[in-house]
Formats: sequence, C-alpha cells, structure tokens
Amino acid sequence: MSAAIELFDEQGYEATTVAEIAERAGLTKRTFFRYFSDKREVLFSGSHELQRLWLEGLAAAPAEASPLAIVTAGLDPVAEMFTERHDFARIRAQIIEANPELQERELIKLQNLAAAIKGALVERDVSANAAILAAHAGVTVFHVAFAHWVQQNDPTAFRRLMDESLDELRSVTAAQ
Amino acid sequence: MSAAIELFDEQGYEATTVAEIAERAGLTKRTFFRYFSDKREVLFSGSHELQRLWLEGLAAAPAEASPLAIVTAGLDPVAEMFTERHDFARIRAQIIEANPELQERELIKLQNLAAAIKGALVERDVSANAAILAAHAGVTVFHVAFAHWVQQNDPTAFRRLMDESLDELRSVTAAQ
DNA sequence: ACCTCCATGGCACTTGGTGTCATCAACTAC
DNA sequence: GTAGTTGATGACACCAAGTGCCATGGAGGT
Repeated sequence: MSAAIELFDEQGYEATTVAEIAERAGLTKRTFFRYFSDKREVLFSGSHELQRLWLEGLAAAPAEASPLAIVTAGLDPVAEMFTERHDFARIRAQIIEANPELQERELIKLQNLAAAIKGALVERDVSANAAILAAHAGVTVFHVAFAHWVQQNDPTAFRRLMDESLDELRSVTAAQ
Repeated sequence: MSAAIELFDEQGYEATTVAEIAERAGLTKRTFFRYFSDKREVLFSGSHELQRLWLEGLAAAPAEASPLAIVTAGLDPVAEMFTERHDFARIRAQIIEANPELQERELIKLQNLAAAIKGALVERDVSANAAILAAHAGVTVFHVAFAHWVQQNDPTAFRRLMDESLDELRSVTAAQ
C-alpha cells in the first residue's frame, strides 16, 4: 500500500503498473492480487475501518434518538480518526480526484457504507425507507465535508465542517 | 447497444466479451470502442438524456422557488420519460444489480448528474454549499425511488414513489 | 528427521482497451 | 468523369489487468 501511494504520487495512477508496485514492495504481481482484489483497491483498504468506527459511534447513540441523530452519532469517532491523518488523506484525495475509475470506487464504498448504516438503523427498528434516506443523508454530509476538509489546512476542522454540512442539509430540506 | 443488452441478459455481463457484442452487431471490437469508451458504458448512454431532461425541468421552476424545489422540478419530465421504458429499465437494472463494476458506473453517473444540477443551482444564485446538498438530496430521492420502481409492476408509479421518498427525506432531516 | 501448511513465485492465458495503418465508400470540385 | 478529400471501418500488433494452476521453500509441529 505504501509502495502504491508513493508511485501514484510520483508518476500518476494510470502510469503506474501493478508490476511496478509489486516490485517496489519486493513482491510479484501475483502476490499483489492476493492482497488486493484489483489495482484500485489498494487505495481503499481503510474503508473497512471507516465503517467500523461509524457503526461503533452509531451504536452508542441513545435509544430514543431520531434516525438522523443516530446516524450522525457516528461522525464523532470518524472525525477523530481522520484528524490524525490529514496529510495522508490529502495525498490520497489528490490521486483519486485525478482518476475517474478511483472516484467510482470511492462512490461504491460510500454506497456500501450507507447500506451498512441503513442495516444498523433497521436493527434499531427504523423503517426501511427512513433508514435508507437517513443513511444517505449522513454519508452525503460526510462526503461533502470531507471534500472541504482536504482542500484546506486545518486538520481539526473536520468535525465543524460536518456540522456545517448537516445544518445546510437541514435548511435545504426544510419544507417551505 | 441492443446486441449488448441481449447478450448480457442471455449469458451475463462478465461472461460476455466485447468481441461477441461486436460480432452480433456486425462490427469489430475496434469499432465498438469507437462508440463506447469501455464495455460498461454501453449500458449508460441514456444518462445524458436523463441529465438533459432534469436540467430542462429545473429551468422551468419559478424564480422564487427554494433550492430543493428547483431541483425537484426536474423530476416531472424524468418520471414521464421513464414511465414509457419500464420494461427496458427492469432488464437493465437486473444486469447492473448483478455486477459491482456496473454499480460503480451508475453511481458516478448519478454523481455527475448531481454536479450538473449543482451547477444549474449556482447559476441561479444558490450558494455553493446549499447547491451541492440540494442536488445530492434530489439525486438520492431519485435513486431510491428508482430502485423501488423497478422492483414493482406499476410503470406509472414512479412520480408517486419519488414524492414519497422526498417526504420521507424531509421528515428524516427535520430538526428535533 | 519427517510432515504439513501456507505464503509466494512463476507462468501461461484471457480480455479490456489503444495506437496505427490500410481500405473503401460517399461526397466535392473542377 | 476523374481526381482528391473525408470519415467510418477493419486489421493487427501490443500493453496491462486480472486469474488459474502448479512448483517451491520456509516455519512450525510431532
């Protein structure tokens, strides 16, 4: 994974072959594909951790919280984790921004995250429809805030940016 | 495109090679790639039309409408178009549902759609943040309703399903 | 000293995707 | 009507991602 990010940063994602990544890591291409199901996946091994943290935070929400409040309870541990990895996140975000196929992978990871959150809500007896929409709303808030966060210099701003996104979403969806 | 959908339906997406598609269409593989940038794209040529319709409906929204009302004004022409293509949409949805790489492509098309809607909102002097969130909310509502619509038998239900999603989103994001 | 397991290497193979050149038909100009 | 131009297609070689299969060798257990 380090070898891959170095090479992507040095010479671009497309211009880097899996054989090169494997060579820098002291392995063969065949072994690379035993650890990562494809070339894109090497940038997304952290998504499992993101999901774990979010679900953990979500589980700590009080029983009587609203669906969206349950979802956003996951944002605290997530913000904490990312705050320590601002530099890494920036480099990674730059690589992804330059490559549509990586953006596709990122989007499906967020979709999977939303699906997992939906599942957790349904477990807590939220209706399926409300669960899907609350989960998507939460993930969108995260995604939008994340995009802002990697474009500016304050690593600690993530939590605040998420709250701002959430407020904005609330005001946007408020019925007239 | 017809050749591709036939083959995907008959034997699955992965099991179908581009050479086979081209052969059934009476062309060569090289020519296929002159019309479609990759194998996935053959299922997404309609996304341009979707975006065009949505932006058209959006442009017809009254000047004083709220950001989300502007966005959802695009849903009318979209619902109309899809209502006439329920059978096609079902087959296509089945193929996509069975293949993660097609789901990725679908998600990025929706992301592009959201970006275009955001652009149209910004043109109408909506703030960038509100525009992004309203656009994503609208696209999520569409996506959720679409998934329900292809799973049931009433082609005319699409507009109603979108309204239901929108109401659900409103109630979910309403502050406590 | 032997056995078993498991990670890795090696290698051939398929397929998606691209660069490049040849061909051929439609159309234009004179 | 002949020559030139343009644009779509075919043909072909090539690269890189990804997979199946078997060989090998080291770690650990008996």
